[in-house]
Amino acid sequence: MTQALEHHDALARHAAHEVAVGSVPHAASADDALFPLNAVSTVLRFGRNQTIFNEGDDARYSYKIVEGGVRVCKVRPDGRRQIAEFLLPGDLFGFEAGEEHSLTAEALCNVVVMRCPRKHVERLSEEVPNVRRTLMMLLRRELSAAQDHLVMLGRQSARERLASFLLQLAERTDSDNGDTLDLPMGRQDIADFLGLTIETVCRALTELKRERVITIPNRHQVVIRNMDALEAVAEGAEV
Amino acid sequence: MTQALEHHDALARHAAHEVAVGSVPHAASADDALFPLNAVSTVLRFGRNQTIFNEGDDARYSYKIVEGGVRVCKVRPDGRRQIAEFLLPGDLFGFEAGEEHSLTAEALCNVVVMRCPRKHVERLSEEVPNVRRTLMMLLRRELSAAQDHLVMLGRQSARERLASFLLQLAERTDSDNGDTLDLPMGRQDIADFLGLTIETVCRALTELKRERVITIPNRHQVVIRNMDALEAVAEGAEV
DNA sequence: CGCCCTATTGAGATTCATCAACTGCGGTGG
DNA sequence: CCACCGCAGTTGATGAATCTCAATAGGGCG
Repeated sequence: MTQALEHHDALARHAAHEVAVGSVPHAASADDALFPLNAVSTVLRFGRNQTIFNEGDDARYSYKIVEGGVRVCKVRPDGRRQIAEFLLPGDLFGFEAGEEHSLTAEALCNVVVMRCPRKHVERLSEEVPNVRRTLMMLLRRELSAAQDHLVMLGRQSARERLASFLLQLAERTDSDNGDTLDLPMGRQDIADFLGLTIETVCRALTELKRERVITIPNRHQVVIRNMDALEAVAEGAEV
Repeated sequence: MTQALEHHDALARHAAHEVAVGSVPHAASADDALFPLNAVSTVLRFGRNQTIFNEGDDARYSYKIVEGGVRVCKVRPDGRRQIAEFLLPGDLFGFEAGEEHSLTAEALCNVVVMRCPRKHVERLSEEVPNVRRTLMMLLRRELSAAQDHLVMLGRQSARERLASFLLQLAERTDSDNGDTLDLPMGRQDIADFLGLTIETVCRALTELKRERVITIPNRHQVVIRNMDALEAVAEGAEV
């Protein structure tokens, strides 16, 4: 099965389960405090490239990813796109909004999310100090991630950005797979995250492969063969 | 009065005054709710390039700028620097931190700040719903600004970045001066904010000057002569 | 079985960085 | 008061990194 299909099948298979037990795999620590929201949440599915919400939309809901992946991005009038973040199972999004969403959210592949009305979030936040703290923490993490992203875009080379990206992904991923990373996103998505062109992403990947730092079993997986080398590349080691 | 001399001297001269009256010129709307903090704040002065706090420091205080300017940035082990934000009079910073500051804050020029212990911020935040909302809003704004910055670094050319930067400054500045912008930061700071080199910043400035979009009376001021053209450049108009 | 979409590879153009020289202002000392 | 000094900024020449345009390859689905 193909990626799209595989991804989705995995989804389909696990989704019911996850939802049933009401827990999430790479549980964010945020989950515990926000658990009561599950009771007022709806499970929704989106297909590849489907829009979950647009920049400027009323922020009526917040979301948690159960299975699959989502990109949140800005698109300029002329079509140039910058992805701010990739969201994976367990991640929350749409909690940080004010009146309107400041970003567009789209499905990277088939996705299962839990959607919860923001008024519930807000009420819970008013009533339960611990929820407040959790939401604050969530926001702080987003901000901190954005700051790291700024350094990447402003001051790292293409090679370094790609290495950093893979390492980031590795940190967020279950260690179950050894050092195999699943990439729910396409090359163009990676390019739009890293502020590069798709060709440059390909070339950087090929280069790392040639140097035996990674292998690429298929277009939706990357295996890290030499973690130290990859870290060295991310930190700017010459050649 | 003039500017560079102006900048520092103006600072020195005005600082006492501002502090004395205990009010801030371009008051952020956030100020009202947080006003009680002024009572527990200390006035501090920092000289050009002095560090206010470092990334990783315990976040014991939050700050408000009274006069001058501050940069908050990340510095990589090899010295590459990315400025996340410039802070101007009225701006708050150090409110967004968790246990530690995630960024380094340094004075752009002589600066006067009010410093307030975070435990007071936190207590007030627990007790007064309006303060909570204000702090949330502050965080959301920072996040949104960071997201816009990401688009700039990832998807705009040098020219476009510089134009966007000037427009950003123009929006934040009192309209008192007409279209004259004060730049408390040096060229290298601008470069580190835009993810460029100092030379590229200079060249882009010179180019805009040659095209009569701006004038540069001195190194700490820029006058916008043709706002429409500047906006067009920022949006990516061809040459 | 073949088409379509995505990814990869190649060649050339462009932008930006680097290295280097020079300028000008503001401060300092004679 | 003038001359010099030093830093910050500007300009120029060159090269490297990345983008653009174009052709090719591969895999999954109809």
